[in-house]
Amino acid sequence: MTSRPRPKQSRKLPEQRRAEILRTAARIGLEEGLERITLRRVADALGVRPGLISHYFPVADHLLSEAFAFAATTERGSLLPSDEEELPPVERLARFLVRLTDGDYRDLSRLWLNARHLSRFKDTLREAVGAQESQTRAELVALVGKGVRAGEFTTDDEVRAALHILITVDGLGAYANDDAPQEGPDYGDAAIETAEARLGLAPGTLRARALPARTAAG
Amino acid sequence: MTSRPRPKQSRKLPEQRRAEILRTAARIGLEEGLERITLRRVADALGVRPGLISHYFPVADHLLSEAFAFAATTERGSLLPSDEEELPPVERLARFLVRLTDGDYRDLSRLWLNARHLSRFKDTLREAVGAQESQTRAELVALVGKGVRAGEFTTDDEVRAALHILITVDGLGAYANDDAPQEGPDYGDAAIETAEARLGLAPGTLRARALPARTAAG
DNA sequence: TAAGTTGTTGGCCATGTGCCCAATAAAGGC
DNA sequence: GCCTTTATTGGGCACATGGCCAACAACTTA
Repeated sequence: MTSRPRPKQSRKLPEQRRAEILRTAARIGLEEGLERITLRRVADALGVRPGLISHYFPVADHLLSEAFAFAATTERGSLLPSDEEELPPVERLARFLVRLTDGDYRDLSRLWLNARHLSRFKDTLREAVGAQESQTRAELVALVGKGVRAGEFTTDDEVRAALHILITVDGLGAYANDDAPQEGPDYGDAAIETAEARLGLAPGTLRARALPARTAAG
Repeated sequence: MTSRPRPKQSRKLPEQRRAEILRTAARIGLEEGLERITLRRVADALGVRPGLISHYFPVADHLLSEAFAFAATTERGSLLPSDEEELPPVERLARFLVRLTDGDYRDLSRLWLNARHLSRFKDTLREAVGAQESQTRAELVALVGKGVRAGEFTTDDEVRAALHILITVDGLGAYANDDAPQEGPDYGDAAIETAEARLGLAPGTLRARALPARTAAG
């Protein structure tokens, strides 16, 4: 009856193991919070010993910041995918904002809230947050600029318009941990409306353009 | 040589001691972060033993949430004082937003960021955050409504306008822990501009009205 | 002045954290 | 085949946290 369910040690290639650790830590940070990314928690999730995590990330804070960067990058890619289809900027922006508003991105908002607060105490995380913010800003500024040049958006200041949209997104994200209020109006569409106002779009445009127009072909 | 610098015990009235603890905890939370509100940290600041803090707050999380509520209420009072002078709503709103933008309220933004994140894990804090949010919203909605009735503001939806201003404020607050960027534009006036746009005020009105008009009187 | 109430202390325990180090075992080079 | 490298383990240390509890002492009351 000597069942040998698993070998005592399963040795893996360093890069593979490191990536595995990073992926797991990112998931934990996203789902349970960045402060739950501990050596023991990550090790448990992978079925290894805590010392192994230390072996790949001698400084625990580095694992934390790298895991945040990984999670943020992945989620941003899901929210604002690369423009391979050459979609019209309105449509890309519409999908971005409508997904963020309606979709299941509460974990992402929580992650950003988490990271922005925790970066108060952890320097490397603060750098990672800054880098991710720069990246997001750059992508949105580029998108707005493209839309302006395409004649789809109208604004006197592309950068400020993009920043204003992001400020609204981050403002809504601040409430990600709130209990759902039984009374009182929510204003979940604030980012969408801000975008329409700042980019010279008619109210309702973004929601209408969020889904591919299949009415004719359907 | 028997110097008796301090009595071993300085017994205080319960309410007085409790208020002292709360005030100290609020200051620590505001300056150092809510997670620094520990039994030992508060006890050290007061020169007493940790057990005494437990005596007044048997559940440490209750001290945390009460300290946050205390700090948030105090700071809100400083930022948006009660309307004893019967100031015009434009002026009250102007002072509120300009103080928040220019003044030394970074600690306050950090506190809110801190509380909103930490409320993910701590139920009583989440309730306190919700209550403080309701209070702030109610006061701003009232202010906007007063301004509309006074003919100073123009909006089709007072509540949404107020909420939009707060969302912008909270969005800017999300960056409270960021390093000051050497390059790139900041958009610190976003809340002021949002308010002017949503309330039908000419750009620049709020900054102009923030200070008492002393030009005539010299 | 004596007794009682309770604010306050000192100490301990269980838990969780990052980090360090020697021992072990799996993989690759010769 | 052996030998070297290193991925992985197991154990431990120092520190911080919240909470519990008995003893002490300041103040009130009789």
